[in-house]
Amino acid sequence: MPVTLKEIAQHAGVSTTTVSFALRDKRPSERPLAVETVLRIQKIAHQLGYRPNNLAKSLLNNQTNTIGVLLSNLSFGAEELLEGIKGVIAPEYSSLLSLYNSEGQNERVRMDIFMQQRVEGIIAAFSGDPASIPYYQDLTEKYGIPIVLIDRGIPGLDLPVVRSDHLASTYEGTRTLQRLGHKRIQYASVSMSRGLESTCLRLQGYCDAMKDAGLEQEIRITGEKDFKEWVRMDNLRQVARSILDAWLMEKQRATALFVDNDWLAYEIIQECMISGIKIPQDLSLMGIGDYAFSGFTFVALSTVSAQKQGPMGKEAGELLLSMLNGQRQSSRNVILPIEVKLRSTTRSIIGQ
Amino acid sequence: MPVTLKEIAQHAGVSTTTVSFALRDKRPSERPLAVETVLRIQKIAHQLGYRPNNLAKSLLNNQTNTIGVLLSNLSFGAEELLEGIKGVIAPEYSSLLSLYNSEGQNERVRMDIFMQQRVEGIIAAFSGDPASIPYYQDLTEKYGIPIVLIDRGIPGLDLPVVRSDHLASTYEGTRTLQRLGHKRIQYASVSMSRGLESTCLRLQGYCDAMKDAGLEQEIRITGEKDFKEWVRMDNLRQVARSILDAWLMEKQRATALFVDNDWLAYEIIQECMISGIKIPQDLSLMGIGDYAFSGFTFVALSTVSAQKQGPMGKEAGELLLSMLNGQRQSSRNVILPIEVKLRSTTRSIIGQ
DNA sequence: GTGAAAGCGCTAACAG
DNA sequence: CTGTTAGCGCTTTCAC
Repeated sequence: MPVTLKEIAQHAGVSTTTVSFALRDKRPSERPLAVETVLRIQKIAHQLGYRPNNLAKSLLNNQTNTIGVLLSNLSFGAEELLEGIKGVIAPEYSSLLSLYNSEGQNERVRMDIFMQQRVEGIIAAFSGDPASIPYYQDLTEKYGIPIVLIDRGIPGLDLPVVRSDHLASTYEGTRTLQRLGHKRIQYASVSMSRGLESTCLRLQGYCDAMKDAGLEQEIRITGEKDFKEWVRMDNLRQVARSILDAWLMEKQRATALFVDNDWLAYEIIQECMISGIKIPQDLSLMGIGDYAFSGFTFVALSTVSAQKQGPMGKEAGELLLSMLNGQRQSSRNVILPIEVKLRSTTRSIIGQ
Repeated sequence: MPVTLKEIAQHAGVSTTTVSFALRDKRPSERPLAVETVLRIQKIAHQLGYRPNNLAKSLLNNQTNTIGVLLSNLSFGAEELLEGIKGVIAPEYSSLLSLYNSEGQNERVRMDIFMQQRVEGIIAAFSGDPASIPYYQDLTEKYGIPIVLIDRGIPGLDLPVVRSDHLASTYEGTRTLQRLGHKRIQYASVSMSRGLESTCLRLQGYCDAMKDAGLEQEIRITGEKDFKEWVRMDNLRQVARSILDAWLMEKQRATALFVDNDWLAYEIIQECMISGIKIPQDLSLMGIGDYAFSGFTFVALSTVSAQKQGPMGKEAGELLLSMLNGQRQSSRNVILPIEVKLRSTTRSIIGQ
């Protein structure tokens, strides 16, 4: 049974009020306390192993000092993201992480739990499930709880978003490939079914770049399954296989392949090895994300570094904090810059 | 301002008690309610957008239905671990994740927060910092809160541990290499400074296997820095470099290298490419962990699959649950089996 | 300097 | 079938 203020009060022969003030040290209404009393109380509290009960505190002043972080999974630099968030919200707030495992249904359940736990704000990565939209809307409109979105916006809702510059990522990536002399550049993406904003923007960036260069677009979108599906590795492998099979069948093959994310690129590399396709001799490959593995010498994937999760978390945390403090600048979005990283899976074909 | 039972009661013209029971449906002391009333109350509650305040509930019956999960980082299959845990504790309990970023100091802060949040049990990965030990001890002895340890025990404390069979992992790994004809097998490990149980067991397994075969042990332990340090990639790279440099200097080089974990193995592969060392022709390499990348064709790392995080989480969750339900089988440890996976970084040298 | 008392939102006796 | 009341652990007026 945990130690309470009352018990300490009894031991010390004072009232709970005194204990309460003594233990918090700071005195809101400048409550004067005898130093001697304070010391004695603190000593007793320590001996008894007192831990303040946050529940009671929260119930009283109706603030939990907790924010909810809702992610679909832990795959892509979630740790950096959380660190970024924690860095700016601590020590005033602490964060509560919840995952919905890429399933829209869980997304709603999780948010419900957040509400019950009385989080004061939410940083969330929208699943893309249209059915979840009303829930986000309720949260913000009905309950007035501040929400900051990570990586992608929600169609129809004017919520602040912190994301990397998806449009620029594919635009710049494509331009870079063009500068290397590539004219036939194929863009391959997974799962558009839910119309994720990020996916759309990326596609758009590619299209823009090709249009601007007067080149023909070659787009291959695979995996109409939901997110849950494509994130599974064996499935991703299948996607890679089908992309490659289609490429092999073409009479006039693309010289460069630009894929949605680095994981898919890894699978492509893998399948290429199996099929005897040489990268970058036969095919230049570029990914998006610059995940931990891409930098290894034996991978050396050319990619667009797009998801600096640390800074993203920091920005999101700051935005949320400002909203919690009343500055309802609800539609101030933050777009983080991207960077094209040329490594060894792309080559120049100028003059060939 | 959130909707309370009282408000609903006023709207419905009944008492809060009635509302409370009506909204929960189940009636502990078989409280009979007019169906009509119940329906009306539920409707009003829904219209008003009522969310139960878990804080109040928890404060009342002194149970939060929350368990704390304390990890050092999110690197190695944390998602599977959490899923495993959630799978068995839900829906009765929900989990609160906290990270201490490999710093013992944070470990204690995190645990303190857990206490304040009144978690009912804790699943933790001990950092190895000796200074944290008394805190674990307090938690379990003074506060009587059930703790299940992940992956490694705490010296001197009799807490239940769920971990993979570290001893067998290196023993079997080494035996396998021996069966491939290797006589000179070097074992390289990082950071023994804190004397992590897992690290010790692994070393032991290797030593046992070499002794049993009558072979000479070759051990290289690098990175006397704390855990925080070696987990950083550039540092791991340095470790790999130093291991390789030392290997190159030997007059009689080991034919096989067995390293502590797959990430280090990746770095070794990388450094070997840079140095022109051919794997497995010049050197057979085996890791531990079977992380996501190890299975890729272009990596194809031979390794000991040792950390099935999913099952580990499941076991830990079940153990904790049984402890929460009063069965204080405090020292019932769970050891999960390992499996040697031979891929392409090892080769047989029998008859050479 | 210190204490008594009210109340945060909710549940569970105990009465009607 | 429903209401009154007390109280979970804590903070905060207000009074002494």
